[in-house]
Amino acid sequence: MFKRVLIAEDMEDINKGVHALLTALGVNDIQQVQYCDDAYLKIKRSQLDNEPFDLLITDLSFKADHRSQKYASGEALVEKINSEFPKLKVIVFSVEDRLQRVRNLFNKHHINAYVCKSRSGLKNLTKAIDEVAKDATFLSPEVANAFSAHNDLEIEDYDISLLDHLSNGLSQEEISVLYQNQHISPASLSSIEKRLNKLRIQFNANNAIHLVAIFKDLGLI
Amino acid sequence: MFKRVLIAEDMEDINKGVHALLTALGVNDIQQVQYCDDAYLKIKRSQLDNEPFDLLITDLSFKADHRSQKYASGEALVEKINSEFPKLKVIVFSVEDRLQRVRNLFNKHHINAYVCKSRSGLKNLTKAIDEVAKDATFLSPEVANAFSAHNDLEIEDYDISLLDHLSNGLSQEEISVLYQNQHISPASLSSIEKRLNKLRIQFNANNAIHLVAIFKDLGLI
DNA sequence: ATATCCCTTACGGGTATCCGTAAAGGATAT
DNA sequence: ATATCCTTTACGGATACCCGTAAGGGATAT
Repeated sequence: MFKRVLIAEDMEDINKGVHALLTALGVNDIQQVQYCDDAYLKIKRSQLDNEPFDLLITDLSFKADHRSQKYASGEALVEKINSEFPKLKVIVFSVEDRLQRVRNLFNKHHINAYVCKSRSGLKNLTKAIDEVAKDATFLSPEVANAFSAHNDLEIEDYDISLLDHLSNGLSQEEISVLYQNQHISPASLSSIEKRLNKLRIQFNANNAIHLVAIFKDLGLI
Repeated sequence: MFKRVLIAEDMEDINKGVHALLTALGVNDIQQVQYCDDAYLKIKRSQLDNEPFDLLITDLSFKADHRSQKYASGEALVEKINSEFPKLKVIVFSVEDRLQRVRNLFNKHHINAYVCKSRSGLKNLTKAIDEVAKDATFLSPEVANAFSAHNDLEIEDYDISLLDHLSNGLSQEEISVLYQNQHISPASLSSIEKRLNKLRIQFNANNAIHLVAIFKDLGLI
């Protein structure tokens, strides 16, 4: 089982709940922070002191307040941790249940477990800690199908950027010239129209507005 | 101070935090539920037993699970409570910080306080309980300007419905015939165009897609 | 080299949208 | 009744979007 665990979570009461859970699991060195930057500093410090943490449990969303932060979100923190301290195990504990986000966290930032905050959040967190301690990964049941196969039709970063520009008010023509300037291919108006047509079919959207709304609901943009 | 308090909140750990807070404030009869329907039933029951609750603290979002619920959200619960038990004080305790939502809760459902879950959520909840006990209202600092004056340009329900239909993939023409059938005025294509134009100017949107995206971000649809 | 395949681009016609102007209808005031 | 104001509707032109077809350009295989 883990010995030194760090909790990054900006809601004090949840902080307490996770703390109580870890105590019950027999972890005696538990530290807590309410800001991502503090999390990074504590981890850095522990490495220098040769007493590294062996588990980080972090939320994704940290409300901004007066303190300006270098790492504004749990995602940014996780990315940094993964590149600088790849051996540190990471469990993300968040209300977020959008599959694309979860996929990204595993694929890009190599987290070890993802637990949804919900009715049985603490129960799942317990399981996650067990699995991660055994070098396995864990996925909350709410997002279990994030990696199921029936999601063949891949959505590329290009599609995301396209929809993002649309949602920011650019016309398809404007996006075309933008892509030409940025040397992003395909850039022609015709190709952009084709790609949007493919996505409309894929997502059962009637038109571009509908498509943007669907992407927003899915949390893709 | 309050004697009988009901907490409706689907995350168990937050439930505990609020419970601990109320205990510290000297409330000795505290009950908790994790589903909106249970909240309604308990309140109904307490009325019949002539031992009514005098405060409800509820979340807004309850994740759906296997149990099908009559009241799916805290909003629906609050609406019902307000119409059936207008004397019961209500404090909403949620992460939601969209001003329009908060306004609606006060104006339409006459809640007594709104507290944002955040770092200092429990501190603000304490204040809210104090104020509500004194028959005053309370608004979390995060959403304090929900009722500030500089928001003159009113957004009507008509505008919301218009953007909602657009985001669901209807064309302006289709919305026009829909409104004619539903006897909603104005219904003509020209009027719909005019209204959208007004909103585009008001929200600095380049086109309808942009407008829908903005409305989604603002949580208006 | 030729063929084949896939992706990108070009173009044209139909429809939807954006935007201005003007007419029609309702309510109120004089 | 007439005038005035505001809202709703109608219409036309410019632009953007939707959709099909076809042409160009690489990459690979035969």
